[in-house]
Amino acid sequence: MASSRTKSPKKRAAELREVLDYHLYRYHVLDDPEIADAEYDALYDELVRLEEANPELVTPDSPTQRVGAPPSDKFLKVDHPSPMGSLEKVTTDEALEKWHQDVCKRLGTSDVAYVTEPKIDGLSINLIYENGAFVRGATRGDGYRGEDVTINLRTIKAISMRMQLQNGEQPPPLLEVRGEVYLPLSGFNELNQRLIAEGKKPTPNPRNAAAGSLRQKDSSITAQRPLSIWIHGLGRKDGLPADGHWDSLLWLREHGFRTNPYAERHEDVESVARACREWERRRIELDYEIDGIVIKVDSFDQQRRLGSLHERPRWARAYKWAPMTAQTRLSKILIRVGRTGALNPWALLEPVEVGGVTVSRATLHNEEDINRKDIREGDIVVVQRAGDVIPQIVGPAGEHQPGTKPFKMPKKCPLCGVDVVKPEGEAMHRCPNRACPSRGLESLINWVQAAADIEGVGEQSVRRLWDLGLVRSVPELYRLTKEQLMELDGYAEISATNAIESIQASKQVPFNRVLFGLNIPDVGWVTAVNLARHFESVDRLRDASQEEIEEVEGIGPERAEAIAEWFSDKANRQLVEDLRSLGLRFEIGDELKPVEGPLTGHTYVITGTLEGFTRDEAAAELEAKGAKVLNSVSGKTNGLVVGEEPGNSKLTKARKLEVPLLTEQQLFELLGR
DNA sequence: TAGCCTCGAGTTCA
DNA sequence: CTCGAGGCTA
Repeated sequence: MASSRTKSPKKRAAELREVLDYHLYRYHVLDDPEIADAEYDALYDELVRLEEANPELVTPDSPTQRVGAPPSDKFLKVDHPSPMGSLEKVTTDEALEKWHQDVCKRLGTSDVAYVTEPKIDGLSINLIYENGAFVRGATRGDGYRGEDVTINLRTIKAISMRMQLQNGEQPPPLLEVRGEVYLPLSGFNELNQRLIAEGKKPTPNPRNAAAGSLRQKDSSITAQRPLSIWIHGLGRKDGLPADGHWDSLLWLREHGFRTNPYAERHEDVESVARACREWERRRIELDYEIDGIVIKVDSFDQQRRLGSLHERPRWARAYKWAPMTAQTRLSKILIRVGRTGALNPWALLEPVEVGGVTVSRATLHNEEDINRKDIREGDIVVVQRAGDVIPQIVGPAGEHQPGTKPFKMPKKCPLCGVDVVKPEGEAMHRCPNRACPSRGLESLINWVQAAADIEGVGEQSVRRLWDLGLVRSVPELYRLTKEQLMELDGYAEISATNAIESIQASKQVPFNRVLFGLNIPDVGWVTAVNLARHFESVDRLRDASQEEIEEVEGIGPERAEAIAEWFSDKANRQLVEDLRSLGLRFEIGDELKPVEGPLTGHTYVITGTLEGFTRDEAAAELEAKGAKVLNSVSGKTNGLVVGEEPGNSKLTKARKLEVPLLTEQQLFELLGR
């Protein structure tokens, strides 16, 4: 290297290309860089300068050519050297077993090994390497002819421009490798955020986004999209030092091709079935969408003997499960008024399978969000359940249906008819009517399932009690009799007795939970605890001035004003008195005394499922030692306790902020057990 | 005054 | 879990 100045520019350029290619391979294919980004940049800049000074040295496979080329008119159609088959699919374990039986019968042996790997929901691509250099890449097309998208493929850093060759190894004259180009979910989300910010329509799913990116006429646009690729096989297999698919994957990886790390070899079909089930559960862990598992007979010899039918190999199957995104009709946008008076639009959908569950409704947040995504009543929309369990509506699938109109929030509250308000600068519409039936009902539901957490009385029961006029407020709930409850379907002697008992028992819930259940604006779990500790009784809180309330931790002028205002309302004061005379607790008890312990001043976050105890129990034990347990990771977090199937966002944030990760074992030690 | 931290609120399905 | 917004701090 030190002698670079003495070398001819031509030799140095070739050397730089090779070194840069190698480091791109380390970074993008092996995910194991050898040099720092800055070092890479320095080498890259050197090559750029060299090529600028000597334009004749620029080769099409140079790393500098990955930034995209000027727009071209059209993609040429090209023939694939060998046809790209398609996969027969199976959707059940029974069909998988049946296929296995067929394979065994045809081969005359039950000694068959399989290779599985995630089936990426992307675009099938054929890459041609001549004498070790990438020369052309094309889409699958009809399997025989596809579109030449070489210039766009060059922008994808995970595609090697030249093979990695061992010392003295001769590259094959022609090599055809197959892969799936995809857009990572993180890149997809970023792209959509950008499109929305630019006032454009977001793309409905990562696959469409990847297809659109790859078919850009202007490859410099493609270069800005973080496309990647998984290589999963070869066109022709002759002349390679591998006699099975598994070995060929290892060979490919060694030679510079990015193969999927989750490929697995199985000795029997039961193990294959297990892998399919496991990945259906685990697929949300991946940063790309998969819609199944590809299963291949490992041995090339067995593959050859099995052959194909209509370009569909008998030696491979796609095990497909229900997709994570689906399209369905949005029949109606309905409004639910929350316990604070906020109007929440939600979508009534024609039921559709998404990721294994049937979805029939989804929240739409607010008017602005609906119109930004351009969602309309009557449209066919894309529904997804990515990463998280809760379904979201991504946007319309293609064009709007005829006769649909942009969504408008109603001018009047759908429940009480009072004019809706939307404060300047806020996202939510609100019903200002304190007596609006929705608020009473929703806060009653909140009392039953969150504040007092009453067993045996759920949301449905509360709604029916409300409709019958039996319970219209929390005090009325405590006056409910067994006989009244039995008027409801679903309550017989025993269940009614139990329900009444747990209602009465809930009078003992601590002061902070009562405060939370009162529905004071801006008072949630944490603020309720802080208020309870600071004032110790409802009387002192009620009589406190705004300034006095501001002294409480986490409360500033806005919240203090809202709280003081709530207590100045006559009806609210009456509610407190009613509940007090019913026997609810309005004074602090021992359980709220702040704990001093070895962990005082430390904060922890828990993610995933723990084995030894539930998350609540773990949190309680930590708090008993003086620690705080929060719900989101920040720079101040002392540790993230990681259980089984942890939440991805917490984990990545913790890694980024270098927050220590704790195993359950380490948590045990922390608790001194 | 910006940016981090934390809290509140609403949410789906089996 | 995610978003929005208030509170706090450098």
